[in-house]
Formats: sequence, structure tokens, C-alpha cells
Amino acid sequence: MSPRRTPVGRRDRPAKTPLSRAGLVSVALRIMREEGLERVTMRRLAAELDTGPASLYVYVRNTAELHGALLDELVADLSSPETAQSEWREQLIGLMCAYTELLFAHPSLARSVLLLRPSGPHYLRLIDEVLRLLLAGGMPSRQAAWGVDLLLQQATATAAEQGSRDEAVEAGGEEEDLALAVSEATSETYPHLVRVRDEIMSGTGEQRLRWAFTTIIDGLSHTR
Amino acid sequence: MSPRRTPVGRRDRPAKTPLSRAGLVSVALRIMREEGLERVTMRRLAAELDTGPASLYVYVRNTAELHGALLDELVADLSSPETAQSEWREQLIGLMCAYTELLFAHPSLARSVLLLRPSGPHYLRLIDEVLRLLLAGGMPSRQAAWGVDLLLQQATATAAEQGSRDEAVEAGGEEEDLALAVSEATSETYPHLVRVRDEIMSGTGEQRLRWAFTTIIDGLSHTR
DNA sequence: ACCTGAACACCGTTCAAGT
DNA sequence: ACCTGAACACCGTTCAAGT
Repeated sequence: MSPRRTPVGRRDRPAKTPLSRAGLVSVALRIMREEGLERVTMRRLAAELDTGPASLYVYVRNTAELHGALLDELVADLSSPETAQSEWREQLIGLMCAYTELLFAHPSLARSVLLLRPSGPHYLRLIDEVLRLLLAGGMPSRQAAWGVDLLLQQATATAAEQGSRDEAVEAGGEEEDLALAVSEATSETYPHLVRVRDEIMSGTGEQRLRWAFTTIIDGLSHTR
Repeated sequence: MSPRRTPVGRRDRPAKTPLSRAGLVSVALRIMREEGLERVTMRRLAAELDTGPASLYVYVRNTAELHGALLDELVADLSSPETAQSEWREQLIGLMCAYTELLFAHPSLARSVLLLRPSGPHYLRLIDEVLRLLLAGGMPSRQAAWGVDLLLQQATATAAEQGSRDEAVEAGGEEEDLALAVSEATSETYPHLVRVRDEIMSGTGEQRLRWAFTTIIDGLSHTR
């Protein structure tokens, strides 16, 4: 229809912006938000940027590094909640819940991040903030330092697990297998499981999440 | 060389045993032990069993279910350590460490299990045993019921993370990125991180693992 | 240095057709 | 019911060759 402006252009795209790491990440972010991380593949990204997959390896080492960059972008939007006069403990639980909810929206990213050691500037800011709150709670520095890891891992693992479960409902449905197995357990085979049967699946995700963070923070405070 | 005994046999394999779920799982287990979970693919498994990949779907729903079955086989070998007169707390930490070490040998399985709700008989036995110890510690039943989940998730997440890190050393090396970022952090940008800098990477994997379990159990005991 | 097409070496799952 | 070959619809990464 319109006359060609770029003689060797493969298609009539608006323009071919030069490749850059930032460009890569922003396109990846868009695809992730619109279609999920599953669709963010090197091949798809390359197609979107009107090039071949090999070209991307100039800007990212591999898929894992790309995922790390995506996490950092997400974490950038994480505002410290209510920096007001509420207690450090409540603030910390709020921050951890906010981070977990962020990951809930992208369970497959959580899955990927679990295998990473994120090191982006925004993630470091999150670490620093969690540390601030733990130290504000009067925790010894080793307790605080190791605690950040424990808390962040818990958040990521929960998001990875919970999120993929929602996705897996259509597909497999392994949690129904567990529910079934638990309901069929007898006192002869699994006596303790039977004793707490009703509590094992109880509570909402939100309740159990807050409970988990509270439990860990209690354990951290209880200095030995 | 030798005369054909099976006229339509594709190759001179010893014999073609009929397919079964148990047979599938045992071949999968062997490949996992010898070459790692990465090599346990439907296609590879089919080739090993002298059939096409489609045939496997009679016995397992999908790859996830197969991984669940593999975990259950591993957990079967998990002997309850020292059921002697040592305290419930020490016994529990020992059991959790044993489970984690089991998974350390198969990090990619841990990764996969994180997205599952395992429901095999041996896994249920593990749940029952952890519950027994928590209840022996005098914990209220909701605390115990939710606690099992927290403890087992922590174990799996640690194995998934730690294990893949060992593997990733050859490949990417994202943890070095973090170490670098931490060492380059300044008091202006990340004041709290700088304050605990030396503790954040300290300790061996074993030390931190025991510490994490102790912390969570402390938090669980501290009933609210 | 940056960019590329093509190739290497694979995947999981489904389906129509057989036995 | 069980089993199968072939197909569908893809992957990440590397490499030699170009600019």
C-alpha cells in the first residue's frame, strides 16, 4: 500500500529502532504483561524486534539474565507501604505481602527467580528496606542478614507455588490428588495427618501468607 | 549376527517387557540417577522403552505427574533418623535436613516439585512424621498443620535454589553478580546493606540450613 | 563491534489410525 | 483398552559469515 521507505526492510514496520538492552527488556516486559512470561522467548523477542534470535545475545547472557532484568523492573514499582508511625513488624509484613502479590501476577517469573540471585538496583533497594526494618526491630546483624534471605525466599517460593497452581487447574490438578489422598487417609496409616486433617487445607492464601511471615519474623526475633 | 527371534522387533533388545507405570518410573529413576532429571524426557523414556512418546500418556498424565512419582521413590529411602530419646526439636531438624540433602542430589527435581502438591504414599508418610514431631512439641494443631507446609516448602526451595546454583556455576554465574553488587554498594545508596555486608554471604550452606529450620521452628513454638 | 541466517539438537503433547 | 508413527508447534544457543 504505502511506498517503501526502507529498501531492505523485511516488513513495513514503523521504523527499526536500534537494538539495546533497555529496548529488549521493555519489549519483554510488554509481552510478559500481555501474554505471560511463557511467551517471552528469545525467538519471539527477536521476531518482535525484527531480527534473529542470535542478535539478542549481545545484550543478555541468557534467558535467566533476562528474567532477572524483568524482576528488577517489576520491583521498581514496589512502593514502601505506609512509612508512617506503624510498628516495624507491621511494616515489614506489609512489604513482604506487597512483594509476594507483585509476584503472584507473574508466577512463572517467580519460578524463574527462585533459581536466580537477583542483583538489580531495585532488588537491592528491596533488600536494603527489609534490612532496615529488621534492624529497627533490634535484631543482631547476622540474624537480620540471614533473615532477609529467608523472608524473600519464602515470598518467592509461595508465589511460584501458588501461582502455578492457579495455572495448573486447567491442566493437571495435582492438588486435588493431595486433597483426595488426605481425605482417604486412615488412622492406621497416617494417624497424625488424620488428627489435623481439617486444618491442613484451611485458611485463605492471604491468611496463610501473613501467618508464614509472622511466624518467620517471630522466629527471627527470638534471638538465641 | 544372531538369528532373529522376534520378526517385527525394531532391534535386538533383550526382550520387550510390557509397559507399566512402575516400569516407566523405574527407568525414569535410573536415567535421573545416571544422567540427571534433564535427560528424563518423554521422548528419551519412550526410546529407552522401545516405543513412541505417545504410549507413555497411558500411564502418566504429564511430565509433572512423572516428577511427582520420582519424588515419592526418593522419599521412600528417607529413614527417620535416630528415633531414640533425643528431643523432638533435634529430631525434626535432623529429618528436615535429611530431606533437603536428598533433594540436593536432584536440584532439578526440587525445582519441579516446588510447583507440585506431591501426594504419593511415601510423601504422605513424611508429612505424618513431621506432624508427629510438631505435635510432640506441644504445638496446637493448626500451628502444626500449617507448619508442615512451611517447613517442607523451605526445604524444597532451598534445594531448588542451592542446587541449581551449583549447576549454574559453569553457565551464567548470577550469584557472582550479586556478590559484586553487594561489595560495590555504598552507604549513600544502600546504608543497611553496607552495615551487614559481611554477614550477608557468611556461613556454609549446612549452617544456614540448620539455622533456617531452627528459626522457623522457634517461630512456630512461639504460639500466639 | 555488532548483527545475522541457518543450523544443531532437541522439546511436550495430541491425534488419527491401528491391533 | 492399549499402543503407535507422525505431526503440530515450538524451544535455547552457537557458529560462521557478513557489515
